Amino acid sequence: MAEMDGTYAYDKYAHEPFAVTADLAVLTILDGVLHVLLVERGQEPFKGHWALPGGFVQPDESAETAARRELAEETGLSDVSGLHLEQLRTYSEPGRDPRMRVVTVAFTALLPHPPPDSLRGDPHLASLEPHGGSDAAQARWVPYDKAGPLAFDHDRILADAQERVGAKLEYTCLATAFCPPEFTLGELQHVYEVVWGTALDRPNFRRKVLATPGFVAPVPGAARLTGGRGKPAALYRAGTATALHPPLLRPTPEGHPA
Amino acid sequence: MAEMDGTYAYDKYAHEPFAVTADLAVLTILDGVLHVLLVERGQEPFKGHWALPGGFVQPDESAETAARRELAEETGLSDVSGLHLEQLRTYSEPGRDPRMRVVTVAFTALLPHPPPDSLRGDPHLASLEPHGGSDAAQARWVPYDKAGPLAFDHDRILADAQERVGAKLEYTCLATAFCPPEFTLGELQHVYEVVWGTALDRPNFRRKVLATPGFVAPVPGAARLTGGRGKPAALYRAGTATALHPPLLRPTPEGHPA
DNA sequence: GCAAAAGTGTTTCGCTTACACCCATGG
DNA sequence: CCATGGGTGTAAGCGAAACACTTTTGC
Repeated sequence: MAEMDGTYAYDKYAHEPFAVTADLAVLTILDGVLHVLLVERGQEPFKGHWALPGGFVQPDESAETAARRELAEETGLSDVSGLHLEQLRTYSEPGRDPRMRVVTVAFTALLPHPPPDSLRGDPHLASLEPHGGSDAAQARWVPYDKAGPLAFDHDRILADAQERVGAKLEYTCLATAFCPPEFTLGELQHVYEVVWGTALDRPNFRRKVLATPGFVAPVPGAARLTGGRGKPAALYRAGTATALHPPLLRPTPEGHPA
Repeated sequence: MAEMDGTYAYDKYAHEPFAVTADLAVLTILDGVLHVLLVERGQEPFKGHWALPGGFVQPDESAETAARRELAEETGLSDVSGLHLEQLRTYSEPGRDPRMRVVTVAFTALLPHPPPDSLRGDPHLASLEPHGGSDAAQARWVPYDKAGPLAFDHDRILADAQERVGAKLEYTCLATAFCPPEFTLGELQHVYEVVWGTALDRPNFRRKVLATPGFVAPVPGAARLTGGRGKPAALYRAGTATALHPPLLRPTPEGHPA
């Protein structure tokens, strides 16, 4: 493909066009288990298969904006502006989509326990309008372990998302994104245990969190009963800090050999 | 944009087309200073400005493949298959490129000291063939501190790359990618010091590296004089490990308050 | 009173840090 | 013999892991 004249760079149709989509791995914790938001595809290809929600990036928006818009549309959440949304990576292998060349910018989003009027149980599809690329028949929270196999290369995207979130818990304050505005330290610890799949020592976890300035801020006087029984737990809000120094390393499955 | 018939999804020209490029932040250490590979743009927009190397992703290749191809073309390196190339993130804001809608998948690459026949001094442009999007007038290694301001949003991409590499040194064995096949521990330590901008304690660095299985492997009997003077240093190769447990945390500028 | 969950204290151990010291080489 | 860089040793101290223990609630 040799150089042409000065108008070369302006010929928008010189190449096979690329479509760009923003797909989302939306994670939450439901009944103590990590869940992911999936949609059932309503048309070919992969009709009837489950997939990550997402859709085409429109000409006037960034991939981030598109992801946030898709998330708002497909979950019916009213305030999607404040939640944590992070770019995961971009998947660009030819042949990902049998229809045409699709480059997908994948994002992860972390939700606290979904509100009662959310997707839980019967899908909340009233606000799920069809739009370019979004051909979902229904949307549902699915336990992470039972999520495969998904359409396209979404299994890989989902696995990458889980790995990324697990790693981010170690050195960021991200875990509070899984929690409601006010939460107990037990709930926060539960986030770590669910995502990492390991049990943590409660006293040490407490100390670590409280010793990190800006991780959590106490809500004076407030308390909540968590399991029906037991001592009411003090409530905290997410702090202002974003990094976690020193990091909260997940226990190594194998101790490093001496 | 309402749903159309079944052929809707197959209409490749229904939307404004997106162009997808792969841009590279190629870092190396030259004369003890972090350098980045830049090209001078040969045409508008930003003609005469410096920019990160990169170019359009072709229809039959992934962004990763395109990045590797661009790197091989623009640096003249023969064996580009083995070096570390990592996806940084994707930049998709509208208006990034005044010509058309361009989505850029950015990568970072780490090179050991470039070979003498490389770009150092006079640019090695013999193998720099023009191709779609690559309109470089010349290519050059530029000290990281003197790299701005660049064309498009490349200042931001470069800053993101530096931040990512610095963070990755903490918990991966990535530093060896900056080193030649055989290197001394002093050279490896120098990588950390240059990227982080801090001095490290040599004995402690040694212990840390050698205590991490798979980080480096000794080359039996080999030694090299580094500065002309001093004891010849033992040589090592990069090990097989990729992660660094426990991490090698960079010293915090401010000690966390008691 | 008992179970369950929150919260506190304490001991031990390992790693990091900081620094002193020896080795090998060129000028 | 001195400057320079490589390499070893070691004592102090911080922080994390492990676990015993107290507190507060519902049943």
